Amino acid sequence: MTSSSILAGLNPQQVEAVTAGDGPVLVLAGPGSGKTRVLTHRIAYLVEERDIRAWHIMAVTFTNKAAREMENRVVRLLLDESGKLDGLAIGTFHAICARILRREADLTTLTRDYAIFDTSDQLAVMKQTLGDLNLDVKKYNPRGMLSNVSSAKNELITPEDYPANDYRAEVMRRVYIQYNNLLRANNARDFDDLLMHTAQLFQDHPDVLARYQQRYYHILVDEFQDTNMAQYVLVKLLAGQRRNLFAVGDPDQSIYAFRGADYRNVQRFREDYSDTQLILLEQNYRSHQAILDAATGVINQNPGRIQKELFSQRKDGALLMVYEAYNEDDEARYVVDTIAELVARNKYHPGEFAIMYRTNAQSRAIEDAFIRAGLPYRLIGATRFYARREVKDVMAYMRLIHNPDDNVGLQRIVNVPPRGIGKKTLETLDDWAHELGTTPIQALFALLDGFDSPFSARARRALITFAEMLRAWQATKDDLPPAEILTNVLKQTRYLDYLDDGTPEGDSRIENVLELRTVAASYGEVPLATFLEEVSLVSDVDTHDDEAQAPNLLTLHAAKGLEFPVVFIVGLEEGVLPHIRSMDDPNQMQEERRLMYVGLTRAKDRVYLIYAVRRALYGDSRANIPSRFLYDIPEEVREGTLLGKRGQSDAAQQHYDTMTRWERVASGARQRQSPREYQRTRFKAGDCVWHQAFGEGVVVSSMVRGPVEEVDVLFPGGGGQKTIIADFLKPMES
DNA sequence: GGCTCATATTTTTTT
DNA sequence: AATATGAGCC
Repeated sequence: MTSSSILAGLNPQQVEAVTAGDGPVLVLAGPGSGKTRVLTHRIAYLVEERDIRAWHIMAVTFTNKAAREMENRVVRLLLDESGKLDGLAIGTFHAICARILRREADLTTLTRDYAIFDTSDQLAVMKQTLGDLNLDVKKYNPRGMLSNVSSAKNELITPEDYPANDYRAEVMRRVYIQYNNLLRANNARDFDDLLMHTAQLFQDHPDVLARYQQRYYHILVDEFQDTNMAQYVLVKLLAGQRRNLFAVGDPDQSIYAFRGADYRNVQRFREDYSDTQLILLEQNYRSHQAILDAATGVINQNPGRIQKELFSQRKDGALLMVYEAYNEDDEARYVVDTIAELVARNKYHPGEFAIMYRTNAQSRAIEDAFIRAGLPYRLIGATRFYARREVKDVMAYMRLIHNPDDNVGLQRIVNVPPRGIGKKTLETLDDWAHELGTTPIQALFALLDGFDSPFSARARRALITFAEMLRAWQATKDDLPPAEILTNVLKQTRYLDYLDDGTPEGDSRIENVLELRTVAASYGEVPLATFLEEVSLVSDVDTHDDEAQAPNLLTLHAAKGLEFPVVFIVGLEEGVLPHIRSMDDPNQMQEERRLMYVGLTRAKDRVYLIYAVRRALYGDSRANIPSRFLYDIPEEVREGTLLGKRGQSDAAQQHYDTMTRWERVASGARQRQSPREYQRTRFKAGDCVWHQAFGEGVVVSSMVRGPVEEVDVLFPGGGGQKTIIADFLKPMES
């Protein structure tokens, strides 16, 4: 292998970046310029040409998925010599920090078995904090307090340093302190702690830092514009005297300020490392010129930025289509019909479409339209799998087995399924644990050991039953793989029976728990700690495979780093995009604009921009005006129905009619020639159906055969199993 | 202690 | 619209 094969297919600027010498390097680049590619090739180059062992390289990505993909690509670049990648540290900041904290647990205040608390756990802790401090939850919104604590941690501000200038700030400080105390009592960290504690560990223990500095010769960071202060400090500490820092980013794509990200880190980098090699990549290899002109029109309205000239060789593309929908249902129908038509005409595969929106709530109308059309779709994000109640419950059991200090987890499941341990009993348990000077969980075990306790006989029996189960599971935690522990929990708590309430929601909850068990089984025989840690740090985007051949529904945030041939951006209305909560803050408005910019630049070939004249929000429907971003797109590159600025929509009904024609065209085309994988059966196994002659039946299986759907149905009343054409069956409520 | 019904509150985005 | 919380009753 020579450098020529690693550098093959790269343009001169990209080669310059990949082969840059030691020292700080900052690659600033527009969308679609191959930023991530440069990072990938750089890793391969370091290993292959500079003889750096992968062991000495750390690469930080924004998501776990990006990490996995990058690793695969590096392996491919190095051909069959993948053994060369042993020890490469690649992952998100959070994952890397979690690992470091576990390894160096002796030097921190928590054990290596610490739990990672997610947003809902944090909320529970914060509510308890406010309760402990006798603060009125009405006056001090827990979420707001949480976000203050989070920003402090992202800025590496300790409670001691927290400015207490006025009364509110003083209260805030006390909240911050107590919240941290509670986390520690639970042997837990929140997401922000992972970064902050690692930074503190390095600052307090120069010898430990030196060890990591000696190990990592090269630090590479992707999506650098979305790093926060804590992450920046970490990077600087790790780079140390060697200063082999390679950061790649685009300030115009900074969309995570709400999470503490600060694109000014780009500026900081250049100031802190005055000898930075600055490399710009301006050529776009993704979109055609009309899309880039549109994106430029939008982003140029942001003040104080370095203007980039986005250019592409592709001059052939279609104009951006603007569509005025009547309401969100019309919007959704337009999207689905357009997709159906493009697929039917063999222009694109279903998987090549993306529908992007500002808020997750907007996905519902789109989903409905897909379901009504009988077409599959792929939803990315939304109610995250690991945030679902049933999944959290089961995970709480697992956490409890692993970390006996996890009081938040205990509170969650001690009475789920109901086992007679109510509010009163829990209060008594808390008080009693306090008296014994221990945690509620240890107190439970004390009960097993026959300690005198203040419980009624009934409560005592319930608690003991629970404690016995817990202790038995804990005894197996080092011997059984996670999946088996999980199975035992399900069996002994009869958790699935508890979920099975006969409703479809109950069924889907059961499915989710079984899915969780499948996930656990896929980890094989790893320690429980590994399983819990990885599961805490994956996002939904990570768990989606790319094989599903269906249009993708996702938020604009989730779209970062992805690309699609055809992109729909829906809900382009004032108050939706830009979001109403950003309207009175210029900084937030700029971020909304960047969000729009990110959305537009995901598209390779075609962009559809849709706004609705009316939209249902919180139940009632209200009139909206088109987004200001639409008017920032130059007229030469867009077509369709955009009203004059501030114009009133009397044309809505007319477009509604236009849509109906569209619908006819599209659905006709769909029946004749839509590709096979894009057909979905109307009925699936388990559905209850009704037939005129045979009466009530249950679907055994169903498949599309030529122009019709053939359904195998079992009729308990009349004559066993029969094969029926779908048109002759009516769905029934089960 | 647990369940049901009424009321309040929510939604911006996510590691 | 959909969920979370709280009061009141069994």
